[in-house]
Amino acid sequence: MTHSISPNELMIRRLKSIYTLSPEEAQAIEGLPVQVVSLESGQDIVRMGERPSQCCIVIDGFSCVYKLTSDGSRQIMAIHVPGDIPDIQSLHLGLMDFGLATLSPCTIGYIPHDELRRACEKLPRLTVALWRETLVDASIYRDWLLNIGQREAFPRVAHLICELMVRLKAVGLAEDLSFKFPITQMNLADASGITSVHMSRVYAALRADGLLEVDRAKIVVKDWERLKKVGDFEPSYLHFLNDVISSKSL
Amino acid sequence: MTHSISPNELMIRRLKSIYTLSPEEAQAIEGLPVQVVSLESGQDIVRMGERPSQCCIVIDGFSCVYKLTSDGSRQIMAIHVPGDIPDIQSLHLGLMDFGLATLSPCTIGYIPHDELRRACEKLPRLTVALWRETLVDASIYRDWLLNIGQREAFPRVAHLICELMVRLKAVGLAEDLSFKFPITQMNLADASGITSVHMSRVYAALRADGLLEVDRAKIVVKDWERLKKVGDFEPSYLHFLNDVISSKSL
DNA sequence: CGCCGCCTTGATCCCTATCAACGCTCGTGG
DNA sequence: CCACGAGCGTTGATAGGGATCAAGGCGGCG
Repeated sequence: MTHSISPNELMIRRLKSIYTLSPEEAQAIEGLPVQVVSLESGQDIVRMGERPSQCCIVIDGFSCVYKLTSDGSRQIMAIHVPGDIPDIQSLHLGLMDFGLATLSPCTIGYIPHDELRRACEKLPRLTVALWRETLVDASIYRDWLLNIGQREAFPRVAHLICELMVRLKAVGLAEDLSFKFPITQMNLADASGITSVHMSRVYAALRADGLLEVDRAKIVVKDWERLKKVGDFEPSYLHFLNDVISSKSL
Repeated sequence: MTHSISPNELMIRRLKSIYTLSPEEAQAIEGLPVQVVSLESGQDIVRMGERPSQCCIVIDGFSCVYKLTSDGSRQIMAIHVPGDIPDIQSLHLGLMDFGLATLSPCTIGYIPHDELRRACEKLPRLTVALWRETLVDASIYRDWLLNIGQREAFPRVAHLICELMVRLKAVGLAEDLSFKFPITQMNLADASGITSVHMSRVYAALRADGLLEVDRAKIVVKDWERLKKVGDFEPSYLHFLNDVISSKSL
């Protein structure tokens, strides 16, 4: 279903959800060349330490930002949904200080840095749009820090699912209170800072509490209000413009 | 000692450590009006939910970014050293999604948003410098996520102290292997995602291991190489330009 | 059909939180 | 000048959340 619109259109929608774009700016994005690639689950998109010459945009599927400790444990620090542009930062911080990987089969678009720079020079407000996008990313990192640093596993996972729900709703990938989510519990565990064994138990508890239904590929939220409450979730940190959320009845 | 240079000069130095500024750009910063204020320890600089019309720069002392859960526990998600500009993001994300507070007596400078915007419009590379600054902040958030999500308390605290050491060295506020650090263990605990009781124990262990000496106002690193190793510390995520660190013999 | 990855469940252990008490330092006031 | 209290750091005892170890179930795929 996401395939039905072009990567450029997807990028425009994404930026519009957090910034008001003028028609010319949208047109400039429309004109960007995007190279589209399909990747399987569990593959690296960009590796830590690289110096990419292009940015990527998630067209379909779920990807993530991650880092490893020297003893090999992995922390996932962001999960991307279609429309996200995970490594705009590489435009200005050449060195990748994190890895980018797929969590499910993905379609990824690549946009050359110099094309983006050219567009930004011509239309300075585009710079601000992209900057703002990176600022929202940072805001999400902050929220994850609070989540992982201060909440126990149960509310922590609830919070994560709330965030995914809202962000997917914003790009039209959640119907009612459910969304496709073909991601292993091991990956979710790495995103939550717990082990996969414990992730399984937390999931079981969320199910037993009547908050969620989960099958291998989909999450159904059974009680959104209560999930928000136990997850201590308050979406202002996502910095969506005015009506992106409220109009979707969350 | 930091008082001997102007806030503007401090800001220029800071930006130069991560970006090459031209003389005109430096001059533009030199011309920015800065209102200087003194604050005591433990005070809010900007509160979550506000919409500030100015950015601030830390001139002296230590401040932090923090958020609270609904049950009142606090996560500190960044510690600022003199020269840092903690809320550039408010230029483009009007709403503060975090609080900014002092961890020690501080001198803070305020720069009006519109002055900054005007300077950026005149000299577009300033925009990039400031953007880059926010990208480095985000990189530090990522590293803290790894630290808090995946490392135990002992290496976690070691890592935090390594980071402070390097960043203070970069602004000339660490001599040899020691630096002034008049911050309570409770604050450090909130930054590490542990309790203050456990912080005290971790500190004791670091001392017993011969890694640190700590008195009420100062940290002395006794074995830098081993501290780095224990803390699994690798400073590339700070994105300092080439020689800022190496030339300081760390 | 059989292997492999993923999820589940149980048992045990350990790191860290919690509860509690005490000492120290410093600022305040009698 | 000393008493006193408040905030901070330290230390001990106990409790609990989550890690670890281990085994079994299940479904997908070669």
